[in-house]
Amino acid sequence: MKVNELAKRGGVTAETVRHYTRERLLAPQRHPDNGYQLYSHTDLERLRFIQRARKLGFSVAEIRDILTHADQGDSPCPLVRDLLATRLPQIRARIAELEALAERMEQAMESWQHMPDGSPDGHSVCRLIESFPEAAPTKETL
Amino acid sequence: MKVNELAKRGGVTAETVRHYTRERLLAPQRHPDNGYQLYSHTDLERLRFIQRARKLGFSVAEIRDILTHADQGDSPCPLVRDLLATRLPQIRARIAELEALAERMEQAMESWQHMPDGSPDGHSVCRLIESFPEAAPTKETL
DNA sequence: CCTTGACCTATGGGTAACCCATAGGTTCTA
DNA sequence: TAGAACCTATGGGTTACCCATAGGTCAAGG
Repeated sequence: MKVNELAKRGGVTAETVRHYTRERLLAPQRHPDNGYQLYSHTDLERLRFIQRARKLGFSVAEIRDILTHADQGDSPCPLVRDLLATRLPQIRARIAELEALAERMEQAMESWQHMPDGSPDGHSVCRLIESFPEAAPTKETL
Repeated sequence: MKVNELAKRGGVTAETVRHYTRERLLAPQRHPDNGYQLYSHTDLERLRFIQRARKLGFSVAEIRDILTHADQGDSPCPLVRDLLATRLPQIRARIAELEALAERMEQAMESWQHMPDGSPDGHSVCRLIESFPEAAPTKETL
């Protein structure tokens, strides 16, 4: 089948299929006459596997590693367990960061309820924002 | 002052200062002889303003808009209120997404406790991942 | 005076997972 | 047989920086 058919069956866009192909997660054959990418039923299974793995938070690069292991006959399962155990605390940390951000935003909106819109002068751009504490040296990746 | 001095005083790297300069959030003068970027005390105040705004979740592009308004004498405050009110629900949605992800990951790790590591065959890559439900057509940006 | 080291510049590439535009070849259908 | 619908590869955009490179500038010490 061609790109669009695989994409529809897998529930993704053709661009996504091309992306996975470029990243060597899928290895279609070439139609000898016109150079079209030809995907097999196995590719569809792989695509569905990729979808499941993505939904569990694996990156495309990680999934490539998993598939490579499997293609070589090695069990990717220990790798899979490791990756997930490593990623989960990172996700938790990210959630905590975003919750702290949301709290700062809510505090800001609340305290701004009773502040007027000022005009900028030489030393003030926006008193709303300037009313907030200086950034501490804590690293905060948005 | 030169890049590194401004960076140290603002608590960021020189690369970050250069980045803000390229993005026109800062507009240093040029030393006529050697072409070095020369930052003023006002630039330091702007840098500190940028830090505060970043910590409230504003993007660099949004901060540029805010600064541009202020530079033209217009009050950026209504814009600031708007941007924050728009961004907050997006952050909340992102948190909910990540919490759902974390829950899926935890469920996976738990149910995998009692599953052996299998070897891949022609139709299975990793039963751990395949034991999980097919991706529903819900859009999930990691 | 000259070297050495610390600093500055601009350019371009990398990050993650795609999306989109372009230009040009192919296949299907009326 | 023409036009629609599909395919290809290439390159640029997204976000907020970080890093490597090559080369110019400057202050201090031998």
